[in-house]
Amino acid sequence: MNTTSNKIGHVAKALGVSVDTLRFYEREGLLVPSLRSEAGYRLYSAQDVQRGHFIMHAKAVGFSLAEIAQLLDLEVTRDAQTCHDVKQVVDDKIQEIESKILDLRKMKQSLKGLSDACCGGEESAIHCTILDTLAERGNHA
Amino acid sequence: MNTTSNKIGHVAKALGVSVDTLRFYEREGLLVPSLRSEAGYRLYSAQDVQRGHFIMHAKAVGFSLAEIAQLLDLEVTRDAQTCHDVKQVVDDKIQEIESKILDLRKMKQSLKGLSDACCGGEESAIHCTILDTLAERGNHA
DNA sequence: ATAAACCCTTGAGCTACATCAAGGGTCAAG
DNA sequence: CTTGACCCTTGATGTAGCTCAAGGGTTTAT
Repeated sequence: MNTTSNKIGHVAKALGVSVDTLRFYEREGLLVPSLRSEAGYRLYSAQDVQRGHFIMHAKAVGFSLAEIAQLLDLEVTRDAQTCHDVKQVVDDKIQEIESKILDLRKMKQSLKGLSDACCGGEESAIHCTILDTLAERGNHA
Repeated sequence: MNTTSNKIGHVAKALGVSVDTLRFYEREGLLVPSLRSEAGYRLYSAQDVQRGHFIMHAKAVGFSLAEIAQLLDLEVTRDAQTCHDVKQVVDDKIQEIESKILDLRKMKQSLKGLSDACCGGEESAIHCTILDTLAERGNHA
């Protein structure tokens, strides 16, 4: 048993996903364990697990698996592109992220305005300020 | 032709989605035009369009249609819940949003580190710093 | 040495979110 | 008064991202 290798169940737990999901990611070429045991068990290296963490992070912030693959593939396809191309991909992602952050901030402000105006008490919501505000503003963002 | 009403094609363009999508949202109860013309055409009021914008915004930042419906439904189910309940839903969403923003910021920092280290030139990416950095760090976030 | 807890593969099924196709009305311009 | 751009409905299909079931090996603890 290689001390630097982890079986699928262990990795799944570490990443907070199911083993099915990991096998699915392998089929998709997103996270292919770098080793197999004699018996054919998937063995994930520490690097594989790192890659897994990257994937989970990217997923959590709304990147599709295809987009994540695009980022991860940069490494593989290195000599097929120029530095400029590579930097472009990364910079585009940064732009995307920034615009997502802006959207979230707007959204948060909007919700915060609602929350702050509400008493939060135990009475029926018939006169709830949040609901009144939503109605009045036509549910806008 | 009511000056305050818009037909589906117009609204679709304004929201940046297809008419099919709008009809789908109607089936899902997410955005039901408040009027129909004699001929059965959907007529969206300014308020409907506002609601549409809210939906698009929420979608853009990663809320599912079900979650969006939950927010929008607050208005409808008012007397079924207390102020506290209502405020809770909103505050939960705010929490979610904040954690998404944090994730995005981490992601952005990580990518920015990569981008800043790259020359961005026209040479082959074989020696690209971004790729080197990715490899070295095991593609982490 | 056997049962529980793992692991494997193949392939079907599921949810969310659309998207398209068929067949057919409506309306404004020329 | 017809042509082209709209609109309608019903219902099938598609894509992403899993999830499960069947049938069967492997490892480990007792």
